[in-house]
Amino acid sequence: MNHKKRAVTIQDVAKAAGVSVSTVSRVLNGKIDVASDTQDRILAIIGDLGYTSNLAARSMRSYKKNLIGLVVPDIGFPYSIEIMKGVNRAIAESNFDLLLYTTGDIQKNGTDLHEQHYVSLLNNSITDGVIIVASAAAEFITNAPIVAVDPHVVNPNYPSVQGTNYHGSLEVMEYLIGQGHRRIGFISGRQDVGSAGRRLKGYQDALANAGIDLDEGLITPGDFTQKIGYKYARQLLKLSNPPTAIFAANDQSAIGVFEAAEELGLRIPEDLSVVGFDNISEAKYLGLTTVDQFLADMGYVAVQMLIKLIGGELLELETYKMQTKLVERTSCQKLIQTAY
Amino acid sequence: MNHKKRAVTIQDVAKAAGVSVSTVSRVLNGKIDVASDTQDRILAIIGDLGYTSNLAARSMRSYKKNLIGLVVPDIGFPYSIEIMKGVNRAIAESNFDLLLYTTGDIQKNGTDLHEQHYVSLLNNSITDGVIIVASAAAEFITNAPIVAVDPHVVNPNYPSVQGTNYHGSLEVMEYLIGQGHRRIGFISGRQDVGSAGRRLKGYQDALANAGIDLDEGLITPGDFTQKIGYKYARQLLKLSNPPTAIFAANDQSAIGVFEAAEELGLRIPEDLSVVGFDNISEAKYLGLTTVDQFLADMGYVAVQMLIKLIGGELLELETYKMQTKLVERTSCQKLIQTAY
DNA sequence: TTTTTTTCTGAAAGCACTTTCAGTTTAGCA
DNA sequence: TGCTAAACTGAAAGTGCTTTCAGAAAAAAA
Repeated sequence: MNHKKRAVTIQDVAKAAGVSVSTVSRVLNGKIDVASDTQDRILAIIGDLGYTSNLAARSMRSYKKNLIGLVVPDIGFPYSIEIMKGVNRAIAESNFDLLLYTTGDIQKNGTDLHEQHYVSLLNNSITDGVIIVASAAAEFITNAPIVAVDPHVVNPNYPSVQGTNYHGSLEVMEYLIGQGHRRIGFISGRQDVGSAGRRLKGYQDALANAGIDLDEGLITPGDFTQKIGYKYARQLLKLSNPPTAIFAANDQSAIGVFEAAEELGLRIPEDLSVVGFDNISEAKYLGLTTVDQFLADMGYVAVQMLIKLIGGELLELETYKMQTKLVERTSCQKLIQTAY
Repeated sequence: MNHKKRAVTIQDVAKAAGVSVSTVSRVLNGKIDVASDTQDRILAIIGDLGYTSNLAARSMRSYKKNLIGLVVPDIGFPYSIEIMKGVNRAIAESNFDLLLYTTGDIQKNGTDLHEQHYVSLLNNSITDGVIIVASAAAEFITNAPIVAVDPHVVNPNYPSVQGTNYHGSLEVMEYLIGQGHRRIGFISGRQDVGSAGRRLKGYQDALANAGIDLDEGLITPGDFTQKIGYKYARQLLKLSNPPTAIFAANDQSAIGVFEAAEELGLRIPEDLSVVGFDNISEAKYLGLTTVDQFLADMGYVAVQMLIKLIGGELLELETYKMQTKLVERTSCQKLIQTAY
């Protein structure tokens, strides 16, 4: 009852066609040396029987699987979705198929071990290579190539596509400072994530460059979620001397800032300027000024790099730097000098 | 050079531990009858060697794979993304992993054949069951269970989760008519998609119920994309006697309507009321009144149904009807009677 | 101590396929 | 017609694993 009909195998096809398995396999793989009429006959029978080759068995024998693995922490995040869009586009243009792997529970267990596990699981089995998003590991043991998108470590042991996080953060701060803001709040990203650290560094350095004293009280923790963004935005805005602008480490936190501002009756940008990071699709609708990381393009490039590696080619660049760009919308405003 | 190191296999582990492969396999699968110290020793060696079992080889022998396949037309669509979110949540709560399959090229080739192909590919190989989104086929040949989300056919041969498209459409129309709208434009969905047809039927029937003559000129084709929504919205709005409201078959088309309205200098809702369908995340930001299909919940429920089937249980309901709900936002307004 | 039971282990078959190797036809050419 | 090359096909080995079967060692019972 449990496994209903047995799947139709290559043997069934062979028997029906009156040839040997090897012959069927040959027409399946487009190999030479099989008479065109036998070929047609076999193809017809395959159609009739509705045969599909067993992925498992096939990948066991042959090295070429035409399958790329994608390991993503959580497909629900806008961040992941953006990257997936780019990956999808590159896949569509290639002759590879996509195998997305997720356990959906990064929150629960530390990622590191699992990443390694999934990468080997896929690469040692059914994929020709894998793309890993936001990986924490500095090294991977795998016998097929991998490419990382936005890894936590700056100089990983594997090829990667990275955004210019430090630069982007610097640019945001120069923009804000240029608008006259002096008290700028910063809502951090997840501590264990490399890019979050680089954005914080950019914040600090820009302040120093402009000769503004760093007020530690304006830097809050964070974890890239809207909820926590909201929480710390409230905290910042309730300060006796609140910031005139808030720079959130990503767009989702920035959305949390919007929420807190609205609740406290503050208008954006009149009473508070807000900047995010990532440029997820929601940002456009909110008029959120943010830094475009070109996440989709990062996914796209990663697939192209991986396909090269699978083909045995060498990469010109081991780490591809995707240039960030400040996207000005309506969430920021020149600071009107108030009398002190 | 191409396949660097050979992956570490169960044999390597066995050799290192000085036992036979079968023993290693037994500890791997948590079977009884292996001395606890041998067990510990083997486990340690597995850790040292970084062994991961070969998915392909494993799924060839055993029926239980703890893997669920998800076949999605295009992961870039907000529609797909919503469903994926729900699937992801259900997966996280289960002890299954997700294998997302997409070729990314539904546009190019008719979907039907490919769907069948992917479903068998997955189900005859590495997955315990698959969920297929927006499937066109009425029947599937597969030896593992499948569950469809929003299939094109109303009464498919397989279990499915469906929205109440007709009902939702009716509700929209009653709402619009209740606001005094008489000339209501309809931008259709893709013709080959069942739910699109049901929404159109709802549109027509609601008009008939209200005793309003159907003006065929107010019904345009469509394909669920923003671009085509824009195109036909323009066409509708340039009519000598344009509609006062437009009901788009999905939110993305509705966004196209917004675009067209803005371009023609029409304010929403003052000059034009707009309703969509789906309630994708963008809808909230646009203030788009729409019908919530609870796509994420549909994905969630589908996974739960599938897991039951995999476990050999029977379903109470072969087709789960997810009740739609009108979400009122700010894109509609009572029609102010203009003098004719 | 002998017999029975329990615990533990390994050999080998089988899963569905690809690929190598060798063998049989058929065609090409003198 | 005979000989060589090309075209075609099948048997069988091998891929990494699980599982059955049976046998050995240890523990328990007699």
